[in-house]
Amino acid sequence: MRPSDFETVRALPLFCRMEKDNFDVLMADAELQHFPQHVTLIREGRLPESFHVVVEGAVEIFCTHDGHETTIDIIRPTAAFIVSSVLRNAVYLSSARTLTAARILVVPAQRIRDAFDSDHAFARAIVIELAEHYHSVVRSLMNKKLRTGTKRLANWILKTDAMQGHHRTIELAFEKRTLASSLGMTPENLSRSLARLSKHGVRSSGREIVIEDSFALERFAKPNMLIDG
Amino acid sequence: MRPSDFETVRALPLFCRMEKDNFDVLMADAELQHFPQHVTLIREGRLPESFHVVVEGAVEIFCTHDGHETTIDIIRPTAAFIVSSVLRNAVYLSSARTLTAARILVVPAQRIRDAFDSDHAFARAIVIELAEHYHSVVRSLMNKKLRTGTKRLANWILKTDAMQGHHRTIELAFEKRTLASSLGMTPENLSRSLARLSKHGVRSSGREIVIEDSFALERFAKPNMLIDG
DNA sequence: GCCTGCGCTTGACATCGATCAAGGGGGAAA
DNA sequence: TTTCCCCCTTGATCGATGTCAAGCGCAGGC
Repeated sequence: MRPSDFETVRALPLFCRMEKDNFDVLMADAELQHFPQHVTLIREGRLPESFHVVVEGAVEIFCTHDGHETTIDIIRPTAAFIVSSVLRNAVYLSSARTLTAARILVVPAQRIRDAFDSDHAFARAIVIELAEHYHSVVRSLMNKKLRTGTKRLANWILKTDAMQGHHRTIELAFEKRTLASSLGMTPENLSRSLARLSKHGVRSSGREIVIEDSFALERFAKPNMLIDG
Repeated sequence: MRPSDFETVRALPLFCRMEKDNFDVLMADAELQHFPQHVTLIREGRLPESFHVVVEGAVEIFCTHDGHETTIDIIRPTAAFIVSSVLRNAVYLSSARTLTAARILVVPAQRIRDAFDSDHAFARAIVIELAEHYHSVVRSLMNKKLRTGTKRLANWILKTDAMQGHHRTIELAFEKRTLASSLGMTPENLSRSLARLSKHGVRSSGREIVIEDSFALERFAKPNMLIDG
């Protein structure tokens, strides 16, 4: 790894509190790799060989069953995936692919388990990372079980706008079909849902979504802190 | 805590590899409590005060939104809940109540975080516990997003029968409405789904479900290791 | 500038699932 | 034993969602 990459990685929340010696051992065989869009990094059913951290770009966690595919999560900087399989040394439940060009830290799996055992600050960081992913999936499950597709979309718009600084304009970073899959609907129904939201203060064209009346949108969406974070 | 309870708890997978001194400190203010059926133990939105482990009985993790309620998970011995909120010291996303009479270990939350810091074997056990819960929720999400209600029920029957030793007879331990909520459907649709499964080798009456033709049931259910475990 | 491909949109239809309403049946209490 | 209550079942209906098919429109290549 190049010295500048080494410093970049060292500064990540996952690693910044580690002891220097432990960090050096952990990174001995690590690489900070560039990947183009739409590259599959992990295949479900395989045993983990590496631990991955998204440093730049976006990665989609997805799984397939009986001819269908669905998105479980979208990982953005800085977060690891799929921590739980690496720690348990159990097969991946899901696959992963880049949604955009991405820079990803790849560390041999055994080194991660060793570092968990030898470095307490790292163990704490890992458990926090895992707990956050757990919360994220529980929220997705609540969202899917308690809301219709259109309400999930409405809340996704509110949440994404808030994360991007309340500009009331969202530019989709990836294809709409991926958003549909992530929200648990078909691309056709995403289109129809977006059209329906025009009655609740949302206008959209192409990959741009504009919130024209955030009160109306909130009144319809009924956001819930426990689901939407 | 009574000496016999102390020994019971000490033998649990979560604690059995801890150092004795750390275990004694952890248990200083812990209690092994009996609860009747239908007692709420945790309310969503609150900050965790205690860490809970189900030693006997069953506990339902559920959440509510906009007048609806859904089951997120059902916890059986021996498993903890809801680990992630305790570790992060963040508000609970979901509530918990006993489904049956239950014996539950209750430990002050701060003691758990201290033990995580001071005892490495405990930290490992906690992270494995958390990783297993993560897998469980990911599986529920895949199940909900990729299957219809009737298929979820069919696979639940296969999985539950396998867990209980392939007797081809399942006795429901709790109300059908809870099963429905856990499978993400209404009680009405659970009834209709069960009726529909009579064409695929399942007979049921009251709380008893009998698999009469497991080949037919599997052919319909299309079980998937990655979803059903 | 035109053609082409692919993602998106729209419509029609079928299926899935929720809701409301009514009725049956088993267990608990008097 | 009888009554009552609550859960479960069943039917009718409506809304939500998936599927199939056709058409639109923008971007990239010629």
